[in-house]
Amino acid sequence: MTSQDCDKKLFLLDAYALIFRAYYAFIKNPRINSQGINTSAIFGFTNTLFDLIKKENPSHLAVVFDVGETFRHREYKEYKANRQETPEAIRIAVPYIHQILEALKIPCMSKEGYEADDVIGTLAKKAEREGYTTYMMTSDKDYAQLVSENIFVFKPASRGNDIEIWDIEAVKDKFQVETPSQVIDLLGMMGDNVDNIPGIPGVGEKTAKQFIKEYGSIENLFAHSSELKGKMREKVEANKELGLLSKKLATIETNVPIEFNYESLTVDKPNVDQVIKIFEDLEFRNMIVNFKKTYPNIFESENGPEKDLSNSVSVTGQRSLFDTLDQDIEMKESSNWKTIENTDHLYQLTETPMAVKLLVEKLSKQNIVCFDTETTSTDSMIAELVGISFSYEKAKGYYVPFNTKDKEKTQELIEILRPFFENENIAKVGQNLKYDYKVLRRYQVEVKGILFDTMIAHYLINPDARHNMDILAETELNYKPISIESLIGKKGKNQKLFSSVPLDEQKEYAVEDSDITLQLKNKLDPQLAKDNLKKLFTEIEMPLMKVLVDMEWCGINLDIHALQDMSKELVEDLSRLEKEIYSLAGEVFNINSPKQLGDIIFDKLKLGNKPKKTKTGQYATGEEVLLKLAHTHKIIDLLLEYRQLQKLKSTYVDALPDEVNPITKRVHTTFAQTVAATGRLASNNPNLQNIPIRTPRGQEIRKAFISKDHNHKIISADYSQIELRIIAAMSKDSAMINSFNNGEDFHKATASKVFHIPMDQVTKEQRSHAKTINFGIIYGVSAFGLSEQTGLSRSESKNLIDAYYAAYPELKKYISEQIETARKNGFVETLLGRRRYLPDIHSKNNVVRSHAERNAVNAPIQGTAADVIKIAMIKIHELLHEKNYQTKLLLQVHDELVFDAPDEEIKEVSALIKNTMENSVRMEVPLIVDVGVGTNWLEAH
DNA sequence: CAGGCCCCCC
DNA sequence: TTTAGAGGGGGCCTGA
Repeated sequence: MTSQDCDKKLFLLDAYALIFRAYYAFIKNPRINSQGINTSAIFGFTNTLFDLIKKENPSHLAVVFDVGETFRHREYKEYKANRQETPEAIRIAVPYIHQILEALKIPCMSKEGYEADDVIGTLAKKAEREGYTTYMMTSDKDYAQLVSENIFVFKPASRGNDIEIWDIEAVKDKFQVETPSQVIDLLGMMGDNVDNIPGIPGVGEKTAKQFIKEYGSIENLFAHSSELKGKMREKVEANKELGLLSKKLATIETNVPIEFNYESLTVDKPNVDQVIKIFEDLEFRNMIVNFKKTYPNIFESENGPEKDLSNSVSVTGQRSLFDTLDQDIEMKESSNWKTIENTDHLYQLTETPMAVKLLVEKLSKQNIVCFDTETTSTDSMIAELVGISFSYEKAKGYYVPFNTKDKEKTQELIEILRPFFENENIAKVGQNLKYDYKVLRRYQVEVKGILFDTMIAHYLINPDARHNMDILAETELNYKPISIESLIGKKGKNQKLFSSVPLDEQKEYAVEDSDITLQLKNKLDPQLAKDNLKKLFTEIEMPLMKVLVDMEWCGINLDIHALQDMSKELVEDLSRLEKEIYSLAGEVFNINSPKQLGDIIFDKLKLGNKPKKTKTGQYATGEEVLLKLAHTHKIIDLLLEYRQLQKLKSTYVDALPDEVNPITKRVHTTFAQTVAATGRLASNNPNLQNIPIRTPRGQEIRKAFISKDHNHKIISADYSQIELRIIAAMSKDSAMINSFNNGEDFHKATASKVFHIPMDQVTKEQRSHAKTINFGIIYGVSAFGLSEQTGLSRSESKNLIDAYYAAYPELKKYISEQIETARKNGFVETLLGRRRYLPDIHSKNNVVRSHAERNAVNAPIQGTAADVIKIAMIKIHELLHEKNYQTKLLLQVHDELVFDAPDEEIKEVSALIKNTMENSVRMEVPLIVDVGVGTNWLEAH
């Protein structure tokens, strides 16, 4: 489409529809900039706008905002008192978006008392009459009203880059209706799927669609409702008013008293400087690039006439139409980062042995010193030291560089530093100390003394946040440190080694890190105390860090040959499956591509009557979806098997041998102590917390984790149902506690209670259902979720949940108390006071709030379980060391500990482990630990 | 190269 | 078309 073709086109955008859409697209992972602003909505909105401009280059366009209280808002409020209110992030976003639009010279409109949809509808009709083609972006539920000859509808992309333009035929096809008015009726009937519209309670969407098709319109349906039968008739008749109101609320006003003036909706050339300034303030760095791509003409000649553009006088005049919204909302003050040049600091280079000796002397007079190692790699098992920085006073510090090529000299300097690191009386501060600890250990230096890791401190203070030093410096100290990327480049294969950076820059960067970290410590330490997190920090997390170091350091033995054999088998099986799949599909395609796979299953083979789609518009092809289709075509089983084998091969069988350390010949995972918001650990590179166990083929993989040699065995000790026991103890539910104290099969006991039958008559199926609810309770069940899981109907599931709460009344009370606590305090706590903040608990958005409410229940349980096992780990580590056992703790998998033990220790150590784990925390419910021994992990489990 | 999708674990 | 619908994680692969 060329720009000439655009002459008579008008684009109309519903601002809030776009903003909300963008906001929700990022709801699970919102974009928060360093000023703490949730920029999801602004970002998404701007992105979509740019997409539109890139694709259509519109000459005439208006972004339409809702203003004031409109008819529909009022009506709806009466129907439902707790109307959704605007999320905070959107309130913040709106003024920014206005600024952006103003800088882009894109006209805005609004009309007091009418919704954007009404304004758009009216303008569209008027434009249509004057022969213009109109493209509308409105909230989807409303557009159908406006479908007519010259009006098109376009849909924003939710995250990707594609805007779809639907023509009338396509829209009709999607709705499977003939006339626009039918579409409106249909939409009015969509009931609780459309959160603004009540619909006809009790009449399902499909049924409603059917009725309307039969009767032609909703009014007609009500007029002839006596023809309906039974329950349906009752429901339809009982809800006549609501049904009509639904339609009224869904109807768009197309007679808004507003002038239509095509010329006034002209898009001007943007004020480049102004746009860039806003993006910079918001930290939208990529958006600036996007901006330049979106307006290629303006940026073609960088030195060209674009300077004049900013002075261009042609103002669209549309701002006057927009009158009320942004006046009372002030822009958040943009903070001024101090730059390093402005900061007075004294960072000294300490190169020679003599100078380092003097430094160590100074350091030994200190009580607290912050240090940070600079290395050649982020992998502590291979990283080589490039330098170490030290700081014990604000704005002061030292940097000891090493010559990576001269090992002897490096070791010489390290020997001089050793007394400092091994001095028990000097507390050491650092960011992510586990890393430095491990690096130094490879140089035979053992860090001693009290440790303070700022990353862990911040994790305890706000577990949901990110804990990078850069971010901490910005949020806690309002200071922007030198970025590592500015020294060694963006990560990737072209990234330089830190050792290649000029010494002076190394020094500035490295010492700044120590300097800042020390300041962070001073800031975070009192916060820990204030939030009663000191104990958790000093008695659990910091000691645990050392335990983790030993675990990672030790690594685990892997039977590479077994895996290699398995890989060969898998290759054969996969290629056999591949051939069969291709022949069944009738063509060759990439089975690993969900996109291509979806097209084959749903478009070509036409399996399943209403395929689900993912956010991006592809067909969903997840395991559950495929399982439901299993009976329809042979190909499905093959695909499922293919997927399973492919996963095992790529993630485990082929990947694990690559992770074997060439020197130790063992696999060294890394435990992340600060990523899981609940307090759990996470494992990566490789992840040894998700080694298969369910399927026979998966078990073969677990079998490849073997003991050190034939004089050693693997010991696996796992807590039995720890989370259920914890929820029993924390809720103090007497029925639950009794059940555990009596050593009953808890799931069976639950089944007996909810189905009201004696224990010995519980069937397997009933026990399994009970088990599902038991876990559901931990995660926060809904009847919907339970019915999906169990295959029971939704009402059966609901009854089951009710019966469950009746059986465990105190548990029910506990759940509501947790939610109440979260509302009142803003956070919930584990047994040991580990916090999780849940600001969304106050959200007016159902989805968001419910999520927070489930977290209010789940976080303390999952977190307490994490606390318990962490204590056990520390104690066991201590005891093993004390009694000089050679048994090593290797892995932690949330409720399981895995050890490598010499044969002669197994008996004693097994007892020690069991005993320590079971008694690490005293509760009203016994903690039970099962211990297993074997030559490999599978056998031990 | 990042994010979507999927699947592995507790 | 329009979601999501039980918590917490990590990793592979495609597609731009």
